[in-house]
Amino acid sequence: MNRLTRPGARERETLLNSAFLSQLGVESVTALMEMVVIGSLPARQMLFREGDPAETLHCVLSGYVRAYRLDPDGREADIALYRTGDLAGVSAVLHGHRYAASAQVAETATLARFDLRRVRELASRRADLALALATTLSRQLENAFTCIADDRLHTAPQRVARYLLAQCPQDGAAANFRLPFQKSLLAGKLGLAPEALSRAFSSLRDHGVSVRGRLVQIDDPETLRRL
Amino acid sequence: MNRLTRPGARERETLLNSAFLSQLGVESVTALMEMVVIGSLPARQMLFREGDPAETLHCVLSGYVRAYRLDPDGREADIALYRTGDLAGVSAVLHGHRYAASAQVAETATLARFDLRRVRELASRRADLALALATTLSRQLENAFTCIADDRLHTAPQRVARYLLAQCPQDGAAANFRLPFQKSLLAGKLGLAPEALSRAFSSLRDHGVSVRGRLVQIDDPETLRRL
DNA sequence: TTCGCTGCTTGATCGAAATCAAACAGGATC
DNA sequence: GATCCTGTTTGATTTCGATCAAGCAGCGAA
Repeated sequence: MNRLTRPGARERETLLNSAFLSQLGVESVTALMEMVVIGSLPARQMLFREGDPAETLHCVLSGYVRAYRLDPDGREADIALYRTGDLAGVSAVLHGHRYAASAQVAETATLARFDLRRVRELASRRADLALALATTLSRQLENAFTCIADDRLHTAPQRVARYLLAQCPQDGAAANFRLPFQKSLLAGKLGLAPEALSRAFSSLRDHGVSVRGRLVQIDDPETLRRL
Repeated sequence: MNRLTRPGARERETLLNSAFLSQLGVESVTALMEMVVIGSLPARQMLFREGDPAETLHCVLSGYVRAYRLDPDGREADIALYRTGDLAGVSAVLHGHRYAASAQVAETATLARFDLRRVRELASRRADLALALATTLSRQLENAFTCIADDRLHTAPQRVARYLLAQCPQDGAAANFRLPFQKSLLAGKLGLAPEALSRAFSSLRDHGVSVRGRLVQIDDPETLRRL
């Protein structure tokens, strides 16, 4: 929990533009901005652990946060990946009052923190805040649906292809871009072992995808879309 | 959409006891009860399809509703199973305004229907309603998390064992009970082909689980818990 | 009873991805 | 430069579960 500060201009900006805050009325925004605390955390830092009493709501301002569950043997399964503007720990705001998964900084991150007790209390009085929470939860639930369906319906190369297509700026034309984070993190997000991701990339070479380091080039998105 | 009626005494009762409505203040409850319509639907009836404009919020009063996604070849992946008291289609209430999955009656069901436009409008004014929606979404999100983690961390027999344990009334002692629905539905919920579920059951025989028809007997839950 | 339907089980085969193990590449540091 | 460390790739093997294909059990209808 390195040096906690009040938000600077840059942090205010990102925060106010986030899907969560941008949906709120002025009073709710000011109430939240009064209580917010900013922190910058190194990779691997834990935000919270599954089962902990939920006391803080986190909003990612930069970097990435990874949510995962553990099995008794210590193996990890990634459940969600939060990026700029996303809320981590929101599933515990209203129900159970304990975190449903563990969360760890995946790539050096700046986070905004809100006291959950006060957020809950505010939301019980202000419909706009409660609605914004519900909207965020909707979005996350839809992501989770997509994740479950992808896991069950698509093979590793298919899932990777779909991910790449989602990153392509415009549909149709050839594209090249940088992966926004480590391949091992992407593997986790897609529910794959790193080796499987690597193999998926090489099998996609035959379909016009070249990868060097984090640089990805896609010759023909349309080919990819068809498997 | 068979014979739509106003709620009878029994339906009112279930509805008022549901996690969703029981959390609301009197005004919100009466507002919702004024607009509710009850319908009884046979198995396989579709409630809505992925991508349809979301116009109705469904609350299950009896029976089961299955939410699933399709892939281009028509294969289905079950994403959620709603039982008495659960809301189907809630992920689309606030975000996207289109259903995120298709939903089908899995076992003859009684459903309460609310007009989504009016629910949205109500929720934007009444914090208790918005909060109740958010709470429901939290619960569903947590279920989805569990589903993803289960899929990724556990084998078929393990998933089945965990499901059975969750059905056991008290922990510790031997138990026997009836599966609440068809095995093929359970297979879908657990992300398995029906054959795989069948095989999982027979592999669990060696660990004190006997299954005949829908009747399940568990000799020693503790054995099951350890794999 | 017999038929036919549906849901479940069993068997055989195949393919996808985890796992284990080792080699390799790129950066940082000295 | 050499060295270390971490992340990635490649190879060999194995396990798990999907799929295809029969057989089977239960049940309602004729």
